[in-house]
Amino acid sequence: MATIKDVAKEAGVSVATVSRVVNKSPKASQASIEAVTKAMAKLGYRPNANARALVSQSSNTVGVLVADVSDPFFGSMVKAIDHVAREQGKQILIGNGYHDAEDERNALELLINSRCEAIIVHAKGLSDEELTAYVKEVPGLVVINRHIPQIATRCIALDNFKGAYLATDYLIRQGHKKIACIASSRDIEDTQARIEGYLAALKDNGIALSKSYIEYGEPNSDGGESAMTNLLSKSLDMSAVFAYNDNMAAGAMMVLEQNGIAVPKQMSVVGFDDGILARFLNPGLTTVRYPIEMMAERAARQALSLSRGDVIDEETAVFSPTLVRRSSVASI
Amino acid sequence: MATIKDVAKEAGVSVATVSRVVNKSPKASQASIEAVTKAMAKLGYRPNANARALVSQSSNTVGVLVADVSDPFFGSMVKAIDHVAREQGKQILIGNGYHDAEDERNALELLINSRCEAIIVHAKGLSDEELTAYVKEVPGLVVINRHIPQIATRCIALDNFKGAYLATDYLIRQGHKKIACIASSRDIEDTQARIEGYLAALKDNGIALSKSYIEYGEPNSDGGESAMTNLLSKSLDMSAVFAYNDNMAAGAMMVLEQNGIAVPKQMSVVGFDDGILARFLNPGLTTVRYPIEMMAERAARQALSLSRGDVIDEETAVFSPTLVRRSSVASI
DNA sequence: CTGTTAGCGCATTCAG
DNA sequence: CTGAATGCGCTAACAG
Repeated sequence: MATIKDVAKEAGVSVATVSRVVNKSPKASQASIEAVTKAMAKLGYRPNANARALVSQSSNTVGVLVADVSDPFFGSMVKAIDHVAREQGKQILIGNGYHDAEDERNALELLINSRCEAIIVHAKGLSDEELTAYVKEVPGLVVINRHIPQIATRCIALDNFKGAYLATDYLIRQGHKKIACIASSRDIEDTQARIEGYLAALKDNGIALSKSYIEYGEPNSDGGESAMTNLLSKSLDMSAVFAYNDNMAAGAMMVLEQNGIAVPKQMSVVGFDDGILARFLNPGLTTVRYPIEMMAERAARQALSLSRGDVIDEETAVFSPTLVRRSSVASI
Repeated sequence: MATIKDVAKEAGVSVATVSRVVNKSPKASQASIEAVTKAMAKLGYRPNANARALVSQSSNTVGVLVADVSDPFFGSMVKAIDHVAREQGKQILIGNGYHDAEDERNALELLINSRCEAIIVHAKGLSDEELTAYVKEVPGLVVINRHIPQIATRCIALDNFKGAYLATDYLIRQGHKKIACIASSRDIEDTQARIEGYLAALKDNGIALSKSYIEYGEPNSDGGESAMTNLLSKSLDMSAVFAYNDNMAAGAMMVLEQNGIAVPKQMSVVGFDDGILARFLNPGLTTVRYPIEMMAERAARQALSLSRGDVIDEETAVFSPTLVRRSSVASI
């Protein structure tokens, strides 16, 4: 592969001149520009991004750590980040952490070693302490979808409690009293916050329900299926279910349908995320909107600013979920 | 940020020794290993991946060009590639091309400039010629989801014709004769191949249908909605629809439902891709499976082999789609 | 406007 | 087993 030297020789100029035209420096004569351009084309020259990053101390990339790129939720997140990255002429480097501490650590260190200017981290496996250490080490690192009080200004999070409260309260206002909860079996703060929101809404409305109204499962459709099945098996008196996310809600709805229980007529269902599924489920899923694109964009801009050493205006970085009404809830 | 020199000084050894322990070279004494390890920890040393890539002439990354990461189809593709990349200790670099020639070119050149060892390209905007030029220039470059005869051994593609034929033929065997086709308005080979497959199945079964049975739309749910609406408006006599992909099928199903036309009782629907949606649509969508994970894995392995200069066994790289039966088709 | 030169951080000969 | 020295490809003074 041709280097800058080869181009210089071919064009009969110095490497400095080649560098100038490559970087569109104003101080380069028309003649040089032409000669160099021609030589570059002839040799198929490709400026080596690594050499460039090394000398200019800037890789022009932004790193993203997600749990799993194949999950549409993270797809949206990455896309939003890519949007602002492109805007600033930067490339994206992606790592998958699969919600596992070891994987997250490996992926994150690779991003750090690559000297990404900015890094947006979604991590649920790493401890607060470890994450805090990374945040302190890397100036352009921002944590998304997680709130760590000690480094609040470096976190972009969603108010999960509020989202769950919103959903449950809405159900109550539609006349429901016996509201089950399909929770995630994964032990992360989101799980806990959403259960608390659900419980708080119940309590604030003077509704007391036994613990059996909460059933756990993996946060995917299979988990939703099994949780719903368990709920049904317990012969609980219930008219509505609040699910941890849309996938679980979808699984629950499948079980409901298989058991001849009509949604929403006989059972109302509310999800969480407002992902791609929500629109297409039949009936359309009433759900809590997780403004991930907005959050990701904010995170990316903030991370980039931070990496430049800009001061960040300390406006709140806790986003609020909203309720999206579709057709999976009936009033009674 | 600490460099290898700093570590060497701190540990009281030479940079060569530090390099040896970082790279786990066997020729390093236990004493050195300990001293260096301690120094690295103390200074928070992070080997600079760019410097490493520069000197070792290998970036340890594999590049992926997709149309849009937020599309679950590409999410699956990227995940499969990431899987084999991790297996070989490599990182993934992602570029979005949005099916636009200019964007694809920019993204691809960034990947090339970053000296990715292997590059897997999904491009629908670039011409065969331009793509061929890239393939010839970069040894580890493989084209996915596209078949270019001149560089067949560097392409991993799906037999779109066969998929469409399969779907249409299946519909016919269920007794359908008036089968509409919801095609993509995007002018890429896939569109054409699928229409041809649909037409061929019709013809082979002695069914002649007017051109109005084919309606076009953007390859997403909105496009499916408008295409289905148009089909309905034409008052065509039809009992089944074959859609370009699952998203369009989903849009069509929504329109059908809104118009009180029951699926599959009054109208059968078949999709294409077998994406995440297919399972959750109600009724479950009968569709053509696009084995993208398998193809992506194959592409990644091949690209990596190619980059190493290994010889590739020339087994066919055209994958076959299969039919996945769910509940959106009725026999009449 | 242009060329010379000195590193950027690291891996790797080649002597010792 | 270890260290000194070289260069990967490029940018940025600096001096002409």
